[in-house]
Amino acid sequence: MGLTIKEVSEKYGIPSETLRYYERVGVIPPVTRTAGGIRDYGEEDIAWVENAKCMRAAGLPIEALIEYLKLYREGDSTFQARFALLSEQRELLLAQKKQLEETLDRLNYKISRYALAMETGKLTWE
Amino acid sequence: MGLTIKEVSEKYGIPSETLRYYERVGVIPPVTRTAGGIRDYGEEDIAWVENAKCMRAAGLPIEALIEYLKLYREGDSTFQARFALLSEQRELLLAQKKQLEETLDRLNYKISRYALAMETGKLTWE
DNA sequence: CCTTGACTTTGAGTTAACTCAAAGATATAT
DNA sequence: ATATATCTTTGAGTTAACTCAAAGTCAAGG
Repeated sequence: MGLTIKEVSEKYGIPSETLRYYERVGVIPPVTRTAGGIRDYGEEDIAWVENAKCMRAAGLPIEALIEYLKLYREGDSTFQARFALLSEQRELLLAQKKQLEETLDRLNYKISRYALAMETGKLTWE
Repeated sequence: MGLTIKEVSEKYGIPSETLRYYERVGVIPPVTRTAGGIRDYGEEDIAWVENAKCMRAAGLPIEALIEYLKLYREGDSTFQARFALLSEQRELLLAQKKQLEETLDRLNYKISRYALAMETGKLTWE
C-alpha cells in the first residue's frame, strides 16, 4: 500500500539505482518489502529517503549518513555519538555557508562592474 | 621579485601541483617567469590565484573558471558573455545557499532533540 | 498467460578535480 | 660546487558518489 521504487524515484527525482544503492550501502535502512520481496516504501522509509536527499543536497558525505544510520540502529546508547556527528556536520555546513557568502560578495562586486561596463563600454577600473 | 611557486603554495594552502595544473588547463593565465623560466608570481598572478581559490572553495566548477578566463582574454567584446557567466554562477550559489539553510534547519532541529534526549535519557518523540 | 517492472549479484564505467610519479634538464641559494 | 627547488611532458592513480550493464529470476496487473 506504500509506494513502489519507481514512484519514489519519480516523486523525489532520485534514480531507482540510487535508491537501491543507498539501501545497499546503508544510507537508509532496509526498505519494507511485499510478500513477493518487492520494495514497498512506507512512511518511515520515505522519511529516510527524504532526509537522505536533503542531507546529500547540502553536500553531507554519504559516509556521515552511513555512520549516522549505523549509530541509530545501535539504539539509545548512541545518543551522544549521534549528537556529536550531527554537530560536526553542522559546523562544516556553517563554514561552507560562510564561504558561500564570501564568494557571493566577490561575485556580486564583479557582476556590478560588468553591468556598469556594459553601459559605458569599458571597465572603469581594475 | 615576486613569489616562487612554493611560497604561493604555502601562503594559500594550494599544492604546487595544483597551481601548475590550474595554469596548464587555463584556470589562471600563464604566470610571469624569471629569465630562467621559473614561475615568479606577481601581484596580478596572485590575484588570479586568490580568485580561483575563492571560487573553487564555493564549489564553482573549474570549467566555469576556464570559460571565464577564455572570455577575459578575448577582450572587451565579451563583457556580456562574462556578465552572463557570472550571473549564472551566482544563481547556482544562491540556490545552494538556500539548500544549505534548509538542511541546517533540519540539522538544528535534530540536534536540539538529541540535546534534550541526552538530558532525559530518551527521545521524546519521533 | 503475457508483458512490464522489480529483484539479485557482480563488476565495470563515469565524472570532476585533482594528485602522484618518473625522467631528465635547469636554476638558484649557500 | 653542491644541494635543493623548479622546470617540462606524459601518463597513470585517486576519491566520491553514483551509474550502467549483463544475466537470470520472479512478481503483479490486465
